[in-house]
Amino acid sequence: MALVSYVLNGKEKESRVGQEIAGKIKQIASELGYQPNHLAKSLRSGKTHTIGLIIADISNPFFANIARVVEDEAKRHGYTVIIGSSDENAEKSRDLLNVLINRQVDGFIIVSAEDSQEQVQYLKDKKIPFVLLDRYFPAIQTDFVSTNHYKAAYNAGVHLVKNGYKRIGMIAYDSQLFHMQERIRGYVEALTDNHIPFQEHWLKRVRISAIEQGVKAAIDEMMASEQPVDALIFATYSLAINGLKYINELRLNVPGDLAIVSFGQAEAFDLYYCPITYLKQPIGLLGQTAVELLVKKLKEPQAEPSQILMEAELIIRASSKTKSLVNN
Amino acid sequence: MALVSYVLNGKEKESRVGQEIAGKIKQIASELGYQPNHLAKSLRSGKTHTIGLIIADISNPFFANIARVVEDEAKRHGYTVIIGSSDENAEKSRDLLNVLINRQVDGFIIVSAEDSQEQVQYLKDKKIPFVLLDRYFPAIQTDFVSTNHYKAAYNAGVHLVKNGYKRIGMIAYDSQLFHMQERIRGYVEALTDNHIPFQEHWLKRVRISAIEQGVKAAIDEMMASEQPVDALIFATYSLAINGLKYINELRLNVPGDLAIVSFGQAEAFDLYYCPITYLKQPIGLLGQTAVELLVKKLKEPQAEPSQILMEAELIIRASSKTKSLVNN
DNA sequence: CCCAATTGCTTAAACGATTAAGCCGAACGT
DNA sequence: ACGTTCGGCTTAATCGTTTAAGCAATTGGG
Repeated sequence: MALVSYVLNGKEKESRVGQEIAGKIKQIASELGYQPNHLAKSLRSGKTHTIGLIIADISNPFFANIARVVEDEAKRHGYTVIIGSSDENAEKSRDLLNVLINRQVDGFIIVSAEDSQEQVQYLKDKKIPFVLLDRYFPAIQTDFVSTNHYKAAYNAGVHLVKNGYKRIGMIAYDSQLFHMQERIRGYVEALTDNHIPFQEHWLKRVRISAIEQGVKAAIDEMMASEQPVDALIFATYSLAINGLKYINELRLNVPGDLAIVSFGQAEAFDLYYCPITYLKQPIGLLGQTAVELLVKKLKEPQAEPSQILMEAELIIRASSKTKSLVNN
Repeated sequence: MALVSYVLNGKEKESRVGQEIAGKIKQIASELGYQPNHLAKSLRSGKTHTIGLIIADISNPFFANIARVVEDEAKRHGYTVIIGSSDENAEKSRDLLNVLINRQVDGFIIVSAEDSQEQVQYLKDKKIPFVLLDRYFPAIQTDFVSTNHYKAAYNAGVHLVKNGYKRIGMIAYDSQLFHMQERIRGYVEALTDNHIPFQEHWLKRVRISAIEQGVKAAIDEMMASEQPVDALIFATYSLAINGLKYINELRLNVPGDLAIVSFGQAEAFDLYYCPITYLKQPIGLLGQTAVELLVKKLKEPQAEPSQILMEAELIIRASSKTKSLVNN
C-alpha cells in the first residue's frame, strides 16, 4: 500500500521505488479507475480542500453571482466550495459557521450579516483562516476585499448634483454594518462638498425585516414634504426593487418626478421603462481576489492581513439624466 | 474511547454502560466542547451526509432560488449541500459529477444540462442515488420532480387565444432536452386545439450559446413577415430578458403591438412598464420534494423510482390582457 | 457451592491514505 | 573479506470514530 501511495503522489524518486513496479502500479491504478478517497486523505492531513462561503443572501443576484465566481475560482485552485446563506441573520450565520467548522472546511469567505462581529472575532481568536468579502469591520484587523462603498456613494451623489438635482434623498438599510455607514457617509459628503446642505429628512433608514412597508413609508414621507426630493439613491438592490415597484404604483415619472441611482446591478434595471443608473461592483474581481487571499492565507497563516478596496463603476443611464434635458 | 462513542450516540442501554461513567462522559464532553469529527465518522460509515446539487445555471434566479430551497430543506434533514453550476454545459457537468463523487457525496440532485443523458445513465448503472429536478429524460427510468412543462405551455397558449390573440409565436431554446420539447408541444397543441393552425415560422429556436443575437434575429423575423405575430411566449426566463430588452429597443408596445407570456419569474417582470404575465413554477415544493425523494432513496435504495409532476401557475398581468381592451 | 447469565468496561480491528521506520540483499570501498 | 552505503520493498503507526469481541466481576438459579 505504501508503494502505491508513493507512486501515485509522484514520490517515486524520493522514496526509491523501482521503475518496474512503479509502472505496474500506475497501470493497474488506471485500469481499475482508482480514485483516492478524499475523506481518508483529509483525515490524515487535516486539510479538506474545502472552502466555506457564507453569504448574506443568495436570492440577491449580486451575491448569487459572487457565489458563482467564488466557486469557479476556488475550483481553479483545487478547492470545493460549500455555500451557505445567512439570510442577513446573525443566528443563522452562527449555525452555518458551526456546521462548516464541524465539516472541517479549511477556511471561510464571508459576507457578514448584521451583528456578526463577534463571530468574526471568534474566527480570528481561533485562528481559523477567513477572508471577509464586500463587508468588513474596521474595528477588527482582518483580511478583506471590498468595494469602496464610500467612494461609490460619493460618486453617485456628485453625479446627481452635477446633473442638476438639488434635493437628493437616500433610502438605506437601518444597519450598523460598516459598508452601509460608508454608503451613507459618501452620500452625505457628496452633498455637502457641493454646497447642498444635507437635510436629515432626506435620509431614510429601512429595517431589513420590513423592507416593503419601510420603503413605501420612506418614499411617501420624502414625496409628501413641501419640497419633495427630486432624486433618490437606493443603497441596495433590494431597496431599489421595492422602491421602483412602489414608484410605478404611484405613477411617478422617472426621472421627471424623481431621478434614480441605485447600488447593485440586475437585469431588472435594464428592463425598467427608464433604464436605471447604477453602481456596478467588480463582482468577478471581488470574488477572485477573495479566493486568492484565502488561498494565500491557507499557505502562510502568519502573513499580515491584506485589505483591498476596489472601485465601483457608475453606469449612467436615463434614470439620472441631466435635469434640464428631462422631458425633451 | 468505545464508551465515549456509545454514550454520545445514545447507545448506553444497548451497550450496558454504567450510569455513573455515562454521566461523567457527558459532563466532560460538554466541558471540553467536544465535537465529533465528521471526516472520521464518514470514513467509517461511508456516509458523508452531503448532497451534491448540480444546477444548470446559478445566475438564473429560478435556479438560484431552487438552490436556496434545497439547501434549507437538506439542512432540515441533516444534510449539507455542495452546489455546482454546470452552466448548461455537459462537460462541466461531468467534471462536477466526478469531483463530487470523489468527495463521496451520498447522492445527487441534478438539473440536467444538454447532452448529459449518458451521465444520468452512468449514475443509474453505478447505483449512485440521485433525483432529477425540473428536467428529466423520459427514456430513462429515474426518480424525478418536475413541473408539467407541457401543461404550463398549453395553459399559456390557451390564455393568449382566449384573450383574442391570433398569431401567437414562441421563442424557445434549440435544445433536445425533454422539458423544452414539452413546452413547445404544449404551445403548439394549445393553438391547434383552439382552431388556430400552427405556422412553422411562429416558432423560433435559439441556440443557448448565442442567445442575444438569436433572440434579436428571431424577433426580427417574426415581426418582419406580412402577418407579424401579435403575441409571444418566451420559453425561458433568459430568453424573456433578452427579448424584452430588444422589444424596448424596437419601441414595440406591450401588449399593444405584442402580448407577452414568459416562463420563469423574477423581479424584472414586475418592474417592466407593463407587468409580464408569467408561469410561476412551485419552486419551494420542487426543491423540498427533490430533497425528500433523495433522502427516501438514500434510506431505501431499492425502492421504485418516484416520478412527480407539479403544476405551474399562470400569473396573469397586463402584458397579455384581452386584446379588445388594449389601448384603453 | 458451582455453573451460567448478566453487567460493566477494555481491546482491537476497521475505514483509506500517508509516511517514518525497518529490513534485506547487493554493490562498493578499503 | 568485512563494514558501509544504497536501492527496493514491507511494516506499522497515525488521523477519529464505530462496533464486534473479549474479559472480569458480580449476581442468580438450582
